[in-house]
Amino acid sequence: MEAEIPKVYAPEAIEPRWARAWIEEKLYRPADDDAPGRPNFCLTIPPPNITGVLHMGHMLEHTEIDILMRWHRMRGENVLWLPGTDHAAIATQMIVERELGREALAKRSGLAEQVEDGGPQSKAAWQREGQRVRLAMGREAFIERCWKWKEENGGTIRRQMERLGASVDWTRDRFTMDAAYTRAVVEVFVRLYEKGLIYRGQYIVNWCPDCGTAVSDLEVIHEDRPGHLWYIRYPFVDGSGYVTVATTRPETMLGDTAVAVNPADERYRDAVGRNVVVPLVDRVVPVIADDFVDPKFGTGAVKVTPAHDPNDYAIAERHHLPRVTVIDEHARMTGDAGEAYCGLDRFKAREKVVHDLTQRGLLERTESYALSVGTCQRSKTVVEPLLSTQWFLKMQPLAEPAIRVVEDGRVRIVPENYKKIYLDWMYRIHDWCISRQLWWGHRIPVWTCDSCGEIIVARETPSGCPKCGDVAGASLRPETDTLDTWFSSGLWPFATLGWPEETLDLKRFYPDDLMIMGFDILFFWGARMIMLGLEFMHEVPFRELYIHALVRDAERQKMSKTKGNVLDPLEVTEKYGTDAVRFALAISAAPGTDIAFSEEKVDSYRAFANKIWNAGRFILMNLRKLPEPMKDQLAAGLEPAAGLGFDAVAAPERLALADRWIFSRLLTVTREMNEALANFRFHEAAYTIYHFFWHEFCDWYVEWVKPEITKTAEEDGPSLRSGQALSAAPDDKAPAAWLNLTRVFEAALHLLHPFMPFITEELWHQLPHAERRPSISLQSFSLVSDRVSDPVAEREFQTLQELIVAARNAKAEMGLQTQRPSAQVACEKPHDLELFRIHQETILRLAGLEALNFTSERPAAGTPDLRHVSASTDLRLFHEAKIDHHAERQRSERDKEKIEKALASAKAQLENRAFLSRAPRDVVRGVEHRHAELSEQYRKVVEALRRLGSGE
RNA sequence: GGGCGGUUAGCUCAGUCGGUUAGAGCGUCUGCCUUACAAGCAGAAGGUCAUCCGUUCGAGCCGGAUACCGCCCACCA
Repeated sequence: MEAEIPKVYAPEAIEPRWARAWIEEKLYRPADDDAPGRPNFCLTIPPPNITGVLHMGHMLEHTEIDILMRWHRMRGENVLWLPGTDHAAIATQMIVERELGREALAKRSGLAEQVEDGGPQSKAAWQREGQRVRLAMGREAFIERCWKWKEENGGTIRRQMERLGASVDWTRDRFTMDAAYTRAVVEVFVRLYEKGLIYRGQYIVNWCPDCGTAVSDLEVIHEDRPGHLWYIRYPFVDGSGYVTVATTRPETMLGDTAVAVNPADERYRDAVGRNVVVPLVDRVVPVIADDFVDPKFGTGAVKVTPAHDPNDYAIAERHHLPRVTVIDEHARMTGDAGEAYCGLDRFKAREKVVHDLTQRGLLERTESYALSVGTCQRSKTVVEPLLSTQWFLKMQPLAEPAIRVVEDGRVRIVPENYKKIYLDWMYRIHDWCISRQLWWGHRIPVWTCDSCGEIIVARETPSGCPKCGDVAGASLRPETDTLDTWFSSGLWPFATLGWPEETLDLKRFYPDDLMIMGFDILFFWGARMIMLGLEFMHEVPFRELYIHALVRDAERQKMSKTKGNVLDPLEVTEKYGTDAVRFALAISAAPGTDIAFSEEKVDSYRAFANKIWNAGRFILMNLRKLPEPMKDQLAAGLEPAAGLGFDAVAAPERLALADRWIFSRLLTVTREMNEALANFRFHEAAYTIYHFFWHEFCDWYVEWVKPEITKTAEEDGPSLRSGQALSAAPDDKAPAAWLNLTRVFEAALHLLHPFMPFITEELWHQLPHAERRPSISLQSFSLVSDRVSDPVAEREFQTLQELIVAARNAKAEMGLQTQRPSAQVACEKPHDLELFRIHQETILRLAGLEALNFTSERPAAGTPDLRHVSASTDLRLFHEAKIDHHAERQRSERDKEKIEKALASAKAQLENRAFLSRAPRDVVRGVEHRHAELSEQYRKVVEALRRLGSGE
């Protein structure tokens, strides 16, 4: 006797085992060669950062991808889901620096390894210290340290993905700093440079003083913060009054080289061309006229600080103004800011400037003002616009083809509203600052010759300067900057497949059929992949781009550490099982709508997993009792190769009604799921199978066939070979009820598998298969053929369901739930009446009735305890319990009201000539039918009320 | 300053082509430990589809306006 199957599903006992097995068997490595009629389907993972810990967003993304990958695989496609990680330049460098700083501080303070985490302040201190340590240890050692960190911590993501059951091909795991990948990055840089698309220049860039690097526009997050507008007087040199300017950043005035007004502004007509003195630094600067200035804002006069504001920089260009840098890369004031301010932090300097101006009587007034400040995405520090020499990529020429492919649908973006957002951004694209003053990352492949100043861009370290002939290469100074992380990830779809080599993988799997990402990286990554894919592969990087939703908490708040509302996927997974979490995410994932996620939700889908488990338990426990020959027959019946499958259903008369019904429903469900998944409607597909499995398969089908199943299992071998259960079997040997139940169950497991891979794999393996096959995930998604469609069976089964539900209902309403009353079915339709007769036993059992009698004559309206079942059918319960006239009357009153309302609206429609002439015929017929039915119901309820009223 | 989205049951959300009586999960209430499952089963209650106007024979759905909430983009000091 085998061990008892546990009553409660315990995912922790099953999931890790399968996760391991899938990897060990390299189950998700695609076939090495192409077969005719078997398309390849490829998706390259959005590479998580090595610093990342999997959060709910990843879990959603990976769940959605995995569902689709498994679905495609089960539809017979050769699927490659290529995994990998991103080196995450800034993030990794910051973490390693912080670690170094913490160690150093611990050592210095003599506390050995123990420096307490005192919150953000200590983190900032560690960071600063770490930067010092980094500079002291040097580039090589620091990078080595980063690699070490990656070796030790970079595996987190992989472990989490394994736990999730992500069906990736780990044999193709990639990292953006792999040697081969780095070659691709260098190749791309060199080619873009040679094409004239990469240039170096001095411009105002977003500078993060904490990260010590320039960042791109996209990495700056604008926030509205309360601030002030200070009105400052700039006296004319000749002492004849002053011009008042308004500014939100008074400290930058130390770098002013002009005051600008609008040329059309009458107020300043005379001022233009005269000179004013910049207070505190006593610099003499001109008043100039420029269209940029909005006369309606502030005083209509604006201070011009070319080195610290992009607009002012542009003005300075137009007017040939000098640029004075007063803030350095550490956000401290420079010597040019004047002795009094030199070395001060920019915010301290602001206070002092305001103070000093007040003392000199030059601060006219101060207003409250909400200003938008740019902060660094990574460090949250206020970004400083700084004049700096950086490398840029020209975007216009790359953007044009990338616009075209989205406009013409060669890249289909779903949901479609993101298409417009993408295009709007692309139309207004700016050049991209691709250089970073970081050490961890791809070093820009450029050398400068100190002898002649020549700039050499090359794939390999040059041996000498080609211009001045410095053969030894001694005077060649390598570029110290590295590339923006997103530059390298922009090559992801082709670099991971071996580009620039013409590999077989590249040929077979580029472009991706699908890409899935969050909206937050559409521009960072999605747009750049499209541009670079087109540039280097002359083909889009992916044909479809699905933008998934954001996972929020139960109150629809963004999950964030500071709010403390973060749900750790691993924790939730441990608690409820991976399948439950996956299903909870999938059934919540309606395209374009953020997901309100909570443990409660997961809990309810854990219940679903338990339900599946117990359905399996029921089947498997009974199955064990079957005699061996029958098990073999069953196994043969489940074997698709046996030529049975569901095509055996070709002779519907050999199936019971319930079988025909469930097969037909199964077909509909399969079709609906295919349709939903093809359109990323995960919630719909998940709900469809959920409802089918629980409320059709379990609640109706299993309950319906239960006696045959348990009876067959309990009886002995020979007697199994007789009776109805056997004769309907396709091969006249295996009991049909068993075969069909097992088949439907198996088919349902297949449909569930993309959503709940673990429990389905486990149960599927326990079914009696004749041949050993490695995994349900390599089986067909759909086992049903189109031939099982059976509208007649669906209609008949529904008729039976209606009667059973009506009987249960009546029992509950009459307080007879604990009893088994007898009942009479009155039905005008001979066909239905016959149906009821045939299934009498089942009706009695499922409705909880003692006996049934049948009549074709409808009872008089108003007969007590009469229940309306359908237009043609009524039901009467016979019972001893006293009728609660009051309750009955109340119920009837409620019914009457409802019917009256519906009747009135149907009547109004039918009296509306416009409706009759313009509405489609079947709609009109529907209303007519409904009207007739309602009238009949109305008559009955009125009669019932009359009787109840007088019967007391 | 532009652009986008949302408002449906106590809560969280579905609702594709405009068509009969607007659905689900959770929660609530009633009755059941019925030999797969109490993480279950059988029932019930609960809605002016934010508001107004329009289009239409017919509107939760289409158009317009309003209110509230949210998001994205943008170099207005």
